[in-house]
Amino acid sequence: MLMSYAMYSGQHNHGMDALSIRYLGHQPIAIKTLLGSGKGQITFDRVAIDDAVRYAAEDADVTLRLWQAFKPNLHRVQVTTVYETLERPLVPVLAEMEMAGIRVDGQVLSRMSNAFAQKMAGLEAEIQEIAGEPFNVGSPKQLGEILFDRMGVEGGEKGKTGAYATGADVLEDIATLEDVNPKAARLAATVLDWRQISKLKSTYTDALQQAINPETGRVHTSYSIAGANTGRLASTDPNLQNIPVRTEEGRRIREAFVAGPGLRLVSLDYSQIELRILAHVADIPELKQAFREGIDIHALTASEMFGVPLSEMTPEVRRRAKAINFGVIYGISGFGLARNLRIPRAEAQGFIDRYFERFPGIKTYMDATVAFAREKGFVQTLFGRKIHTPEINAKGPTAGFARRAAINAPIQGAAADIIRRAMIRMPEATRDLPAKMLLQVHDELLFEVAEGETDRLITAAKDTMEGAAHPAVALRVHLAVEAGQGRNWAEAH
DNA sequence: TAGTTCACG
DNA sequence: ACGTACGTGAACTAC
Repeated sequence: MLMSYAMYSGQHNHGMDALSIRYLGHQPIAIKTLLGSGKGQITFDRVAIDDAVRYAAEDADVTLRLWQAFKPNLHRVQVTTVYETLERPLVPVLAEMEMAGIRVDGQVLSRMSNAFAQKMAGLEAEIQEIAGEPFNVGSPKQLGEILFDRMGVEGGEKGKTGAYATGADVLEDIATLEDVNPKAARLAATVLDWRQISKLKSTYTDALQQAINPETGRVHTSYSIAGANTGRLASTDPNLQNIPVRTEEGRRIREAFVAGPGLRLVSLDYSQIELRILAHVADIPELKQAFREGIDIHALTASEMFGVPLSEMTPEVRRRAKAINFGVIYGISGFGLARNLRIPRAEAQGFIDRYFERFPGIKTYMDATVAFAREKGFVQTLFGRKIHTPEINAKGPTAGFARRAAINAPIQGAAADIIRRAMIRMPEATRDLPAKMLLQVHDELLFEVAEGETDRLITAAKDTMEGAAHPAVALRVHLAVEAGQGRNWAEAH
């Protein structure tokens, strides 16, 4: 059995300790007393066996006693079915995935780290040259002072700490000022390049090398089954749910995630699952029809909103509609859409108004969801998962956050429920296949399978994913799953 | 340890 | 008038 980093460092049961104190009136043995802390800290495999036994036995005992304490509550708040169908059976599935791990080629990562280091050194020299003085490029505070105080860029906004904001959106704006402030524009553009490489190196190519288990040659993440409020999983130590994919340079990191000898990686991901869920729960005829007919959903939205025939759709109009579709899922606001599309707020609000005019059922659904949350203090997914909304009746800016979260939760949560159902059925659905499920990335499952069995795996896993809502929920929209395969994750995607 | 930034869906 | 896209985790700086 593999020992996770969380176990080594004793970070896995702080939540349980608090529950034990609160509900059982019992302070469990603190892991710190066994491992020590600071320089002399040891790992769990070095703990004296008697101490380890006492600790582990108490851990199991507290778990049982907490279960006994909580079981009546499950029934009282009507989440027994959710617990028994979406939570408990997922635990062994996640355990298998964590133990399986995924093979990562450390040499590939090492070569990339070296290349990144060279590139960063060059960019750093360029940055110091433009700035006219040496400074820590990784310090947003120092960068802000140089751009806004020394180089005279206007419109700097300071955050809570009094430092100028220098996030990517700010730097991108400055980078367009070639005519007004060419030096600052070049500096901002170069820092953006440096930041991207720096991120890839520190968070991925460097950190992942450290995460390779020397015994397995594989990286073993930990999944939190209760990590996210909406029912999504969370992945930690390392997080394998945020491996780069959006940029070409970032995507190459996925080339280091490889299949074992004689094996292939297969990736299956739900296509537009959240918009499909929205089409179902809000019961929008046009959206349901578009999914039924396999029409490009963003193009359809654009066509409906802007009156452009599908045959005359342009990429720019489609891009706007896509941002609106995403915005709707997130509990759209004029401000947020304006910022995302970089258009005036009034214009963004106009888009939203037109969207709701064209799809009145969406507005009705959103209002009903918020009203439900206000009255009950929670919202629910199609599968009965409850997401609590304690701030929904708050005043001030908090109200806006709570409102948007309440709108998003049933949609994001239902998608999470569906992929959980697929994962729970997957061992049975693939029992005759030499395949292992390795990773879940919210709407994607990644498998490792014997060469020559990829087609059979894709058929079985795809069917399982596409049928995962049934029979609990009769979705009025079909679910579509796209599949890919390759020697590494970049190829498989 | 808080704040900032940025990687993903 | 205010301040906002939803959900996460990790690295880094600066206090």
